[in-house]
Amino acid sequence: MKITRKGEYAMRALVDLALHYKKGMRQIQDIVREEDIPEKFLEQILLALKNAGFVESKRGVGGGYFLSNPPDKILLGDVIRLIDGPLAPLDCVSKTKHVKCPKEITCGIHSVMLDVSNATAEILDHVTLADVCNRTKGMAERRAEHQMYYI
Amino acid sequence: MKITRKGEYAMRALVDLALHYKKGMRQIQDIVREEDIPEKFLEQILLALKNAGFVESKRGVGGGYFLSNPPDKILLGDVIRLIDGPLAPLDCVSKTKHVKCPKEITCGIHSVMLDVSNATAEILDHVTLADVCNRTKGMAERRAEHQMYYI
DNA sequence: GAAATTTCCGATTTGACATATAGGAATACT
DNA sequence: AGTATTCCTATATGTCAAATCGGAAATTTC
Repeated sequence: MKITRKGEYAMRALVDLALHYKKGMRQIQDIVREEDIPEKFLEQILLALKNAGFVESKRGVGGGYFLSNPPDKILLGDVIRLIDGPLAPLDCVSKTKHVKCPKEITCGIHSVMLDVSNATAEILDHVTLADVCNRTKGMAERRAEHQMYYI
Repeated sequence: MKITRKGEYAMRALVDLALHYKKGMRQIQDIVREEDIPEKFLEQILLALKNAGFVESKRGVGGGYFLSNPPDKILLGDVIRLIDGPLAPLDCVSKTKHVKCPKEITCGIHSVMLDVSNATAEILDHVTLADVCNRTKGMAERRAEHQMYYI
């Protein structure tokens, strides 16, 4: 699995929406300003996220986007699968994308990559948007502490 | 990390060489026949593997390739890093490839991807070519048993 | 020492895909 | 009616994976 810009933008946008959960609409422009993402590109991404049910939207004046579900119900693994495809490092290992691999039957490499794939999924399917927000917060706080010591 | 064809071919070729370790030279043609890899492409790959010290070679009649070290001393992680680059799913997480990421300081996503990167490395830096060979063998045997039961 | 074999090496090609950008249609509010 | 905002499709662009080509260099064999 390689996470593309698109996938990274999708996660950043969703984290942004998570930080503003239940605080009203969030417009593309707001996210663009905050996250420094090309506007038209983000538009496409949010559309995909909407069609997949991660976010909802409202058009017109005062419109915008918001999360369909609470941040602690949205798994990073699902977001990445939607935008960047299977988590497996090799296509022939993926459960969703069925590509036959040569000599799969006796392929030890395949077996190792399955382990990697499972380890990755184990992490990404247990980390929610809320977790990401907390991590970010925690990192910022630790950083603030460090600064205090040096004053 | 996405493993490309090139990386897959490299691993398959090395496993092939591992299976013939200490049994003399192995020519490109032999590997091509066994593993079904485009010949000229494999040529490039073996050259890279040679320059990196994984294999040695000899030219001319009766020449060919062979592993520089025993199969149980070659880690899959090192092979993949050489051919396909850093194991991290995001470049800004990689330790080798230094790309600055926006707002890295407070980036929870970064932190999660670091976990993924470490989990991947933990696996691939402990699996050797010998392990892969054994896995392949084990899978083939289990398959043989199954067939026996059904006779 | 000529011929055959095999690796070595750089250049080029091809196609797919990531990364956007453009332009307007549809909808909702004031 | 007019403005703001999302929706949607098409197109451009650049990069890189994947492979091919043509010949140079080394080694063995006869």
